Amino acid sequence: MPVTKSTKLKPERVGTRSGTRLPDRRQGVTLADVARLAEVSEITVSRILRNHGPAAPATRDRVLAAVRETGYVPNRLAGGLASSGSQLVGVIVPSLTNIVFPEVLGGIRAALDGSGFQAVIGVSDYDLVTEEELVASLLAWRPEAMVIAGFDHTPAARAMLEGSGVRIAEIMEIDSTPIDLAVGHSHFQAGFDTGQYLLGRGYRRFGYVGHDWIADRRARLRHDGLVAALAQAGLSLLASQRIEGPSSVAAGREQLAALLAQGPKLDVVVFSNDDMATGGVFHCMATGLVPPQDLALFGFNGLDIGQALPTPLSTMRSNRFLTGKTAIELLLAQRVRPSQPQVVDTGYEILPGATA
Amino acid sequence: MPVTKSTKLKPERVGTRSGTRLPDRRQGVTLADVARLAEVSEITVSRILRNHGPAAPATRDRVLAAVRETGYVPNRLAGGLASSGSQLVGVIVPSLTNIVFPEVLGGIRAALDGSGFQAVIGVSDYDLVTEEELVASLLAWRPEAMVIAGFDHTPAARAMLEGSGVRIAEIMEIDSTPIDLAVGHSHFQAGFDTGQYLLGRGYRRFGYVGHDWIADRRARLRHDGLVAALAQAGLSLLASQRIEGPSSVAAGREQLAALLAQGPKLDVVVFSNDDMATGGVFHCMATGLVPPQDLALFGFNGLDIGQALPTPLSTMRSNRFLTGKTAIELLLAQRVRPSQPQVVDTGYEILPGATA
DNA sequence: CGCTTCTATGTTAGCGCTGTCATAACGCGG
DNA sequence: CCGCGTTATGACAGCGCTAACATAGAAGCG
Repeated sequence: MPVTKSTKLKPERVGTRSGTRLPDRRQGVTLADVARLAEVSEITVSRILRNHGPAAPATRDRVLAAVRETGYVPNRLAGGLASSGSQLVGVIVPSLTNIVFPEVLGGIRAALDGSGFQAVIGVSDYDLVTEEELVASLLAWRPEAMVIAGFDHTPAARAMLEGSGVRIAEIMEIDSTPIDLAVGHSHFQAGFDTGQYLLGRGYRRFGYVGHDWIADRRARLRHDGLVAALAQAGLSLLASQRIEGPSSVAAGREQLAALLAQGPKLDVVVFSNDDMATGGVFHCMATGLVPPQDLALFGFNGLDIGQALPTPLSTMRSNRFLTGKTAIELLLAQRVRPSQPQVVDTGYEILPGATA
Repeated sequence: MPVTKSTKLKPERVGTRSGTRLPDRRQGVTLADVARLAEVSEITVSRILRNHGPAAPATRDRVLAAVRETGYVPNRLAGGLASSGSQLVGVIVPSLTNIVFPEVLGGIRAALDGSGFQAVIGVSDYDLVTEEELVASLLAWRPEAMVIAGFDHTPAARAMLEGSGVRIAEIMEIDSTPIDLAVGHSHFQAGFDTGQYLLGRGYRRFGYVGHDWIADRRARLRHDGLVAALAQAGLSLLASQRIEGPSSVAAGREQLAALLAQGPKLDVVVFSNDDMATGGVFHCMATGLVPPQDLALFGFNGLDIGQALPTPLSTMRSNRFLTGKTAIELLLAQRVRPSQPQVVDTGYEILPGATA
């Protein structure tokens, strides 16, 4: 009878029921297979592959040859489980089609490069419930750190993040107190500075074109900052126009047309971001308005597209790449949460451009 | 004595060496903790959480309450290892800053939505060696399927992909034979069709503005298709200009200027994509050229920005979202590789626009 | 030459979960 | 009231890997 005894490791592989799991197991090569071929123990193979602990050159060569011969690919599920360290960083952003988020991811990747860590990206679509699901789902991979855009989370999501014990960076804004670490800049202040800058340039008759405030809370903060700067000078917005959907060049174009149709004579229009402002520039081009003489335009973000326009867009450049990079660097440098939440300002700068 | 029985499972936890691993283990709640609190076995909790197998309503409630109370988050590393199924799909794209890739990812996410699967994204930066590393790294997570942009891989990467046994979709192009599945459209044909379309509109004096062919092989295929169409009509490109770097609006603007400075009188310029073509439109605006009368411009991709221009860009629209979505749907519908590689054409269409 | 100190490798015991095979309890028809 | 099919639950044995603790041999040293 082939019902031997099922002892030690896995003699049944062939014994009990002629390869019980072989048919469906496409997995194939494991550490044990490599070890057998190289005639060493599994742990030796493991150590050599991770450059961990000493190893005789001869053994190392034998093992590496066996790895190559078998086409062994380590199983990180097993590795992570055994070492309780997944080498994973969870990242949650609201969108990938708004170019600022891929840019942040670029910074994250740059900082992760060579660290052995891998980013797992979740996209929330500006939806807090989706975000909560993503938090749960990413936490289930036992990441070593987590990066999430913004401060707005459902109570459940916040509880999970806090309770997870992993380091958390909330990025893109610093206008609230973070759970652990915030990296970004103040959108309120950016809006305020925009107002002051434009007032300094002599503009007095302000209009505003924006997009969805519920989803994009940061756009709203910039608006509020702008309004505050105007109020301080005894002024207010003469006209304002906002769509419910996401920002886009087409929306900016339409909304500026709608804003101008409202009537009040304006000398400057501030847009919620560069996409919208670029649309505004297009509207001016199509209708023969020449910025900044006929109408000044101001954006936010410092996107390439705005700078490549025939008349470069006047805007504020934020440091998306730096934000992502800094967040990861700080997270990995200190693996336990500090007692006090930390805030890092990656700043912004005015790009004068030629539209305001 | 509170040392009741706690036996069976892991009595040494407290016995042998007073919590050997407890201090450093921030992990916290495990299935066992939930099971203990709900007074059932671990497997029962596991089954209930996965809706797998029968469960008495009372037990289910007790378990769910315990989960809530403890804040339990399942460990997918352990789950994946035990069930040899990670519920992961690996995705490798060359870039995130070129908007077409986030759009593909959007399709992938849409198809994955509700399936319980999660995408792990790698970005190769148009570098095949980086891509190879990503293949190894993603395969180590034992994904159930893999999506990768393009057909160009190092031999090692190809071997890993083939040997892994998982289903592979090579997306964005269909001009070569895939390992398993290809989803996208023919870039050569798109270029050819562009040529035919423009010839049909009466253009005869063609110029070309492009970007990095080594990294972006698909742009080159479109160029080759265009040249083939011209050759068939006894024509050829009168002038051509190309940068080594990635495409951008600014680059398109500069390169069109350089192209026109070359001398030959042109009546149409074909660009490697819409970013470049938008830059071309900007150059015309800045220099007073009015498309299409003074110079016709043609792009590729059908991006929003091109359509929002004062004169909408004439271009070809490809279906990035559909490509991503289709790839995942086909991959998940059939979990074993078909004997024959399969090719799915997601097509493209001409957007007449107003610049050609 | 006995003893410490490396260096190279192995043994053992899980990591936290799930597949598989029991087992218990409950109808229910004959 | 026996046997049988359900339904609900549990025991057990790993998944593939690695931390922690041996162990064995080779130096190093007074």
